[in-house]
Amino acid sequence: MTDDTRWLTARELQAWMRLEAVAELLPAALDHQLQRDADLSHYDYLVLAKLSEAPDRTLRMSGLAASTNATLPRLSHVAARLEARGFLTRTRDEGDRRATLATLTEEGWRKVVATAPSHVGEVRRLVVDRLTAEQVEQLDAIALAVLGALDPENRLQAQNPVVDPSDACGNEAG
Amino acid sequence: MTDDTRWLTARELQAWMRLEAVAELLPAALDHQLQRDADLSHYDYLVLAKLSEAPDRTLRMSGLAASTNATLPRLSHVAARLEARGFLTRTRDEGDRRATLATLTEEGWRKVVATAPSHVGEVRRLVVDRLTAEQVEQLDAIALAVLGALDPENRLQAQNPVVDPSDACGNEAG
DNA sequence: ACTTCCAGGTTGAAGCGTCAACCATTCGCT
DNA sequence: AGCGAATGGTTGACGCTTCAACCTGGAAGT
Repeated sequence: MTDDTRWLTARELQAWMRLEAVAELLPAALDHQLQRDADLSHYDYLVLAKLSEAPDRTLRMSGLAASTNATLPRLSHVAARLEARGFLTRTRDEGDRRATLATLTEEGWRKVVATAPSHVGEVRRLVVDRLTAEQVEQLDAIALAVLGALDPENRLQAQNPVVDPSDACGNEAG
Repeated sequence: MTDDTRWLTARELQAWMRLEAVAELLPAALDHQLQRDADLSHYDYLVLAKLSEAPDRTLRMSGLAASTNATLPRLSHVAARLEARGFLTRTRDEGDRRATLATLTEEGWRKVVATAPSHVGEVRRLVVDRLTAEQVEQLDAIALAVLGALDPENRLQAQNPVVDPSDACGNEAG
């Protein structure tokens, strides 16, 4: 068995192992902070946050799944739990009756507003504040390049502008 | 409630959301490839790979857990499955009889050697080959900075040199 | 030696994600 | 109209990770 594999160079290997470590530890760290401070998983928070930015705080399940980088079954389970906790409601879309619309409740909105500051603080502490402005841009470019391979069809996220939840009390982001 | 939260700037937010997406999608992509081609999870492979690089292909469970960025219970469960499949064996350490030593079997070694090429190929396809040499170094520095926050005590990985499994057939990496 | 504490590991229950199967609705074609 | 395929979503079973509880063996103090 001849070996024509292109092995990684020492530098590539080191960078790769560190990325591997980050990809392993970062989600766990975010989960921990949110679980402790808000009884929410990182993904739960993402779902609520995306809804909070959407027009009428409403999104189709399929769109919400795409913009949170998740499969539909996963979102369906998560939405069921969040609905049971009163953070969102699901209704049939009367325009296309196959579709389900998820809407953030008032309580869900309050939850996001209350949770966002500590979450942003954690993101700063773990990532953003440890990098120079230049490194932030490098990271952006690198992540974009990798996403090109991970998400070839570009179904996922990337585009939507984001609202600052600090101007709380009833804005609509429309 | 006054708001003194330091929100992310637009550039920071974009870079963060992309990193978030990568951290979400990359592990799943690696799991898929390895599951399909070798019936191994990414973490299973990591465990076997680390053992394959160790002196005598043997490591203490606690050291193995640290070098794979995992908790001990997680490794314990994984090791039980891998042992049941014949890829490694666990024995008491006669030096410190609290400790357990995990040793890669000959079959486990063959598994790693057989699996490594396609895995490296996937790592190249998804990450390394999509970046310039400069970006690889940038990624290395960025990941190192973030790991400083994720792993303050530096218990984890980072140091060990790595052996190229292509020179297979019984080297000891010692 | 005896007690106390800590390190190393394992186990079982609980929670979450994945996959395959399934139902409902709409679209495309004739 | 009417049939078949594709889209949107939910459900249940299974596998993996986490957490807390537990057990054993070594270290430190007396």
